[in-house]
Amino acid sequence: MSISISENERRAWDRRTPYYLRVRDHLAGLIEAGTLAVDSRLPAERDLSEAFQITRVTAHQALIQLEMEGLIYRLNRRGWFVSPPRLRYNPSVNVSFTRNVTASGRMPGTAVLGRREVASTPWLREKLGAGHDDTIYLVERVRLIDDRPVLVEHIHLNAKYCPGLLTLPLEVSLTDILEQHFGIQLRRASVQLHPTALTAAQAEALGVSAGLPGLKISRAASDQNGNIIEFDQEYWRHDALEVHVDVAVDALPRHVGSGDD
Amino acid sequence: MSISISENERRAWDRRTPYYLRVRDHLAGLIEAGTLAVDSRLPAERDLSEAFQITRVTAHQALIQLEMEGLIYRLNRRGWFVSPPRLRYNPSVNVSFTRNVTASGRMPGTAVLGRREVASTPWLREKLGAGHDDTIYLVERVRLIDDRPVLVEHIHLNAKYCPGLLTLPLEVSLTDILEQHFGIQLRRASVQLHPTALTAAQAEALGVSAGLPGLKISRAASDQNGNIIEFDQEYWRHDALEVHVDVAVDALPRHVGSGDD
DNA sequence: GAGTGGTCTAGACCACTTC
DNA sequence: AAGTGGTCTAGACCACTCC
Repeated sequence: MSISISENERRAWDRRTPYYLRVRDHLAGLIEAGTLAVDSRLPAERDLSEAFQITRVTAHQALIQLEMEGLIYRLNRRGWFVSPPRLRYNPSVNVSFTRNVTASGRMPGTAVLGRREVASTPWLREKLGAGHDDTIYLVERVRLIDDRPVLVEHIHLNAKYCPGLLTLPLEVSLTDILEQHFGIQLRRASVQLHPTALTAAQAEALGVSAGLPGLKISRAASDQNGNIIEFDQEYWRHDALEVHVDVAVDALPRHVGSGDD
Repeated sequence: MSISISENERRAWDRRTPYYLRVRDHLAGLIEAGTLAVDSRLPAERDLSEAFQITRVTAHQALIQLEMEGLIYRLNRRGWFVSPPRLRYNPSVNVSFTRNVTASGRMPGTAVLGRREVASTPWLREKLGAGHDDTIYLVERVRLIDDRPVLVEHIHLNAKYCPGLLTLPLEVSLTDILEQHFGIQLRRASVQLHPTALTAAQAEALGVSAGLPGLKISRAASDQNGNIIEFDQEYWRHDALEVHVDVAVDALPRHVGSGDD
């Protein structure tokens, strides 16, 4: 793999620009120009360090930077690759991951990691609005786009509303299962999200190394009767999605002149 | 600063646990236990490397890890500090940053970086639903919580609906200004967000180093007449907020048995 | 077996902050 | 002047993947 640095780039680099940012800029340029296609491999760290006359540590730092920006991803000890575009995700429309991915012209996948009954905790009972004696199901799955794992999810369900669910095939639509077997239609959801770092367990499920940036999305969904059916915790690759949501701004009483925005 | 590693910790560490994760675990424990209070400084990198018998590079890597998890933040060449809790932010309720921060028992702040008319671009006209001849205002501000910058925002407004806005004091509530001076009530918003890395300019405005993780939030807000008034782009510190939103799930026609969720 | 990234050492100089 | 993080060098060994 040959790497060439253009004169334009050399001129753009301030003498005080850290080397790792120069490498970053060079690679970002190749990616934006399409010279490096989606999912194609970047030059090896040792090649980059030779081309830029820097050490591998510095080349590695440049790649970390690009990873944080969501431009590239890595496959453990196989190399660095150009990230595909983000999936648009609207929690009030895209109840179905699979349908959303398909509509984007890409290939969805699901792997079930586990299914079992779990002991309820005060925290879990509060999230599900469940009683002390309610049975709680837990379904753990990984979702993929074009064979690349993008999120791991832990779905807690109140067994009261879907008895026997764990015996059904869970590689398919949970929403469909709830509707067809139990007459449940999800109507409202309370969604929370924040940036985080992936733990070792989550990273392993996604086939990446621990500590990478991620986005945690929690969602409590209730049905047409106002019962909370499921509480879902999703850990997304930070570079895999773009959240869209339309909201009505509540017309709250305002203290005129309270001096803020 | 003395650093001591407990026997429990030593036992918990697998022989193959990387050193930088051991340091991470140790510090995370101190933070969660409250031994290290919010906004207090961590031991210097050189002290950590001595205490753990590792090099500074490895100690630095542990701190980077904690930063990505949102547990700590850094002040340029001054040290590493324990992060305060995240601000809860609900785009359909918290139209006011200041009011939201105040309600959380913390102190909000605003600094105006710039205010000017800007040339419209096709992209901007589309976002604002504006015509070729519409004048566009740009307001750039930094918002602070307890004197710590947490976001930088670029607000584009269609001057047609708020002529002369730039001559008003902009350190206060834009929402209030729109309502009191122009009779505008924001009623709907279209919100997009995704994890990103902060650019050099954004990082400088937030007083942090470039390339740190961040969350980009874009919002187009329209008034009681359905006119798009403003298009806002916010770049948040990734550790500063937690987004909450309640959504109604659209009852879309479903293809029964289409095999997804 | 060759190639790749994962991790680490033992230093170094620099820019900036604090005193 | 002393202390801090920011960046970098020139190596090294390891675990894993690919062929």
